[in-house]
Amino acid sequence: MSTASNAVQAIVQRSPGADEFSRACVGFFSEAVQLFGLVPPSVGQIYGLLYASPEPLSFSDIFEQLDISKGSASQGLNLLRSVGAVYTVAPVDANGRREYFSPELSLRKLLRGVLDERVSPLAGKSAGRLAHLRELADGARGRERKFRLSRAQQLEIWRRRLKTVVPVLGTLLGSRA
Amino acid sequence: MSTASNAVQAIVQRSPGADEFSRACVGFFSEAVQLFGLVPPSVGQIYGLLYASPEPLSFSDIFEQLDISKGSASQGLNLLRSVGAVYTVAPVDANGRREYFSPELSLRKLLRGVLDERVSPLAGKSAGRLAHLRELADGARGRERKFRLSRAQQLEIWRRRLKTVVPVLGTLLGSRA
DNA sequence: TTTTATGTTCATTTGCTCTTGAACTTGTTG
DNA sequence: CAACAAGTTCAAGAGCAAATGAACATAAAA
Repeated sequence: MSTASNAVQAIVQRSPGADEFSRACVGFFSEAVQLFGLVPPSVGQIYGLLYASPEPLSFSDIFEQLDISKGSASQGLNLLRSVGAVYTVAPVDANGRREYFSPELSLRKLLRGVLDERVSPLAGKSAGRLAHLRELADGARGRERKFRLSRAQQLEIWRRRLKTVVPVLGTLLGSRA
Repeated sequence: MSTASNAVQAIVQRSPGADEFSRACVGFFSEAVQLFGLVPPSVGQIYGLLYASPEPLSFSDIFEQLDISKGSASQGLNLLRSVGAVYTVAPVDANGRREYFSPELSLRKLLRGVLDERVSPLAGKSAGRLAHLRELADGARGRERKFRLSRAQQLEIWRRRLKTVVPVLGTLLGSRA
């Protein structure tokens, strides 16, 4: 069984250094995601493995080649899918109920997914906190009140600027550059 | 002793809710830095406390009011200074060798500091890794070589775009917006 | 110089996130 | 249907970064 796995191993065998290349990609993306800290390293590894493969890979390809647990692979793939960083090909295969996975290659889509699913929710929360801060500031009197309101207002300005910039980012990184 | 501490406590006493306001700022910045994951939460707390204070605070003000260890306070302040997020006022006071700290309020400077000190170094490292990837790609032959080179090249394009965008960020978030 | 106040360093501990692995669900084959 | 294969869930453990605190520096006061 395990046709996909066999197919991949065949490729690995007929193209020398394929595993080094894969390993390099896996390491690269593993570290890359760690820098941002929004997702666990194993998620980066999975994406890296898919990125290095000319063909889509199956679930078992992934956890076998990366030597991680099925649990990690499952969770990691779900996360990647939820963010649109990975899509599935051939929903159901001839044998078993296997799906095959490919990496999203559009930087714009990758960023969009991460921003929408991970960053935006937090942005909403921060809006609430800033409102609370403003209330607290408003509770004071005199010089102190003035000072606190100015600080609270500045934070809101920062937030607005960041909010404005995020969509621009998407455009800048999109296609042309 | 501890004039600064007394001064601050006096302020706290004569302006009701000052500690709530401070706590809110401390919490806000603590979480904010956690989102990016580049610096420990205690660093955010310190910045938050300074941000909430109308007057500069001393070293002992900081670790006492935040109820963190001297070690954390020392390391956190050094980090903040190295990034330009905090500056010192009145290098040496009348009593002891106390320094007082104030927060940098310019968003542009804050971002510049973090980008220069924390992000740029990593960018250099990634350039090296991508070069290595390209070599590995070059080692293959035929279709496989072509595939790998295309992937390696795309990563370099991404990197270049990101590198281009970072300075733009500084401008967009700087003063006007 | 001795003592006291202020700040730093770093080995240890704490706390938290990621990973694991085994039990469970769901679907497939004989 | 039974037996198996594929994938998910989640409690428990491992690994790691952050915080601690005590020993160590350094400078002012006595």
